[in-house]
Amino acid sequence: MAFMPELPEVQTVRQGLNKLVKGSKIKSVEVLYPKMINIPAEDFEKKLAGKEIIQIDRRGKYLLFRLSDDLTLVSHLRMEGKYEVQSEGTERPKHTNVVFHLTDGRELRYKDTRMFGKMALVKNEDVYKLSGLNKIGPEPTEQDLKFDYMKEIMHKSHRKIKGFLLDQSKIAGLGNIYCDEVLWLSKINPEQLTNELSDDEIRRLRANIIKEIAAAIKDHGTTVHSYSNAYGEAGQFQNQLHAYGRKDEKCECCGTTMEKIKVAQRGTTFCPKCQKLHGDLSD
DNA sequence: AACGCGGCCTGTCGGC
DNA sequence: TGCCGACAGGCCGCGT
Repeated sequence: MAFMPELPEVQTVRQGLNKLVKGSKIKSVEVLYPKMINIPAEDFEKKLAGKEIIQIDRRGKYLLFRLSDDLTLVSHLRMEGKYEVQSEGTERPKHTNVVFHLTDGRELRYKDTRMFGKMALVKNEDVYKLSGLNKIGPEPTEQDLKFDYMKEIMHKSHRKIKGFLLDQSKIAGLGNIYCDEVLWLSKINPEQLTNELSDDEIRRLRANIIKEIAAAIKDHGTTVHSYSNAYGEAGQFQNQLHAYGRKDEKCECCGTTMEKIKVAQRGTTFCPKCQKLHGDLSD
């Protein structure tokens, strides 16, 4: 399975980066793929030289490298973006897009097979003006994702629930994998219209989102120690997926063959028996 | 204004 | 065998 970073994976990468490069100083930067940067490559390289990496934060699926002089490097891994730290001079993998040379002789590399990832260097005060972050929804946690909020925005949305859950402006951090998982856990059909969900279904969905994301973060967290210098690899959580990637397999709940359809332009796996549309009374 | 959809990317895989 | 289209998918930007 390919590495597809959703919130738990990004959190794991963040933890790894904090262990490896928090407090390090950037000597120089090489941009090998200028398209992924929000400003001209030479400005990017010039502004980053000499900066200290104070810490790495996360918001939704975005990594926020907090730097000295009130700068933040915002990094989105998209599909397959990975970070690794190696000694300077060691062989670089194919598709290395950006190299941060550190003053201690190591280098932090960003590599991305799909070339989809994005980086933006901005002042701290401008982070939440960036496209995407300017309208990002609450984190999927007990404290931030309130039932009343969910009920209110879901009541106003007429799209299919799968599309709603993928929308980062409604709830931050869910991607295709965890959407299929929480819908299966909640026994909700991915094509059910969002405003048609009952209070009980909203309650179940909320509880499963919070529980699932927390469990995935915990699982990835436990594998962190097995990595010495690369934090882009997936953890163990793929072993706990019930819906995603299980097309044509038996539903773990009822034994029915799982089906794959397209919803909101995304591959969507679900159980046609456990996850019926409202009003579908067939077996 | 909310929402759908094409485009961005490259590696992999199935079909002929 | 080799080619080639379909597919994978997060998010931006545009059109309705």
